[in-house]
Amino acid sequence: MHLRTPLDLGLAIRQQRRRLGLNQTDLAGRAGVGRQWIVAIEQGKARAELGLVLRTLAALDLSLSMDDGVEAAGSPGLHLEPIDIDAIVEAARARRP
Amino acid sequence: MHLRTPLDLGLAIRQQRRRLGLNQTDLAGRAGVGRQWIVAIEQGKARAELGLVLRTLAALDLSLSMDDGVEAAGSPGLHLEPIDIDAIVEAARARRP
DNA sequence: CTACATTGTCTTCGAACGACGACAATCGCG
DNA sequence: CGCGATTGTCGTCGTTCGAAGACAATGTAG
Repeated sequence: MHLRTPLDLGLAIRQQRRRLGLNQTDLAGRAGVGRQWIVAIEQGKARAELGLVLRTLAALDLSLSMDDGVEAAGSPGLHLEPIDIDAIVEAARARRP
Repeated sequence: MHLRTPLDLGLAIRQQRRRLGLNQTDLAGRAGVGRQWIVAIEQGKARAELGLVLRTLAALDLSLSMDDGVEAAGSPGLHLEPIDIDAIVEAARARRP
């Protein structure tokens, strides 16, 4: 998932939080921040403190990586990973009752 | 490049800045921040403002992406995200000659 | 080595932070 | 639908922010 804006980040945080079945208070406890901070960051708060952002990501088992924009723009096909359709179909079947 | 701490980020910013042949004043101008802010972020300032961080990365043609840490740990496949099978199959068909 | 360029550090000041408590609004389940 | 759970918003307060200017310390090229 590509991050361009604070709102991108906030939405990603919310998505992962819900995926993990946590509420905002749970996550706040894990990250060592106040609940209102979680509310604010999920809404795209641009002036949030970087260190707290990184801590919150760690609390959600998310990791950030950085890519040189030139590389990403320069190789249209070589960065696609082979797709294992069978494994994906199997996983999807396992998810459906 | 994996980012865990504000210092990781700051060192990455400095590295890219030097790679692009910019000094701190140049980068500050591009990112719309003061030079001292660049000094501080490069040294790993944890309380820096997220929005300014993202702007600085954009000024350096760097992009951030986020990965689910569980996937990154190399689990075999049962942690795949909820998936739109039809979209994946379509994309795979488009890839096959 | 010297001179210039670059980076690092300090001060000031109005704005905003994050934590905490509390109430309002919305959501989701039975 | 009702009700409890969750999210959103507001106010307060001590702390820190970032911009701007300026000087110190370090780096680099000739």
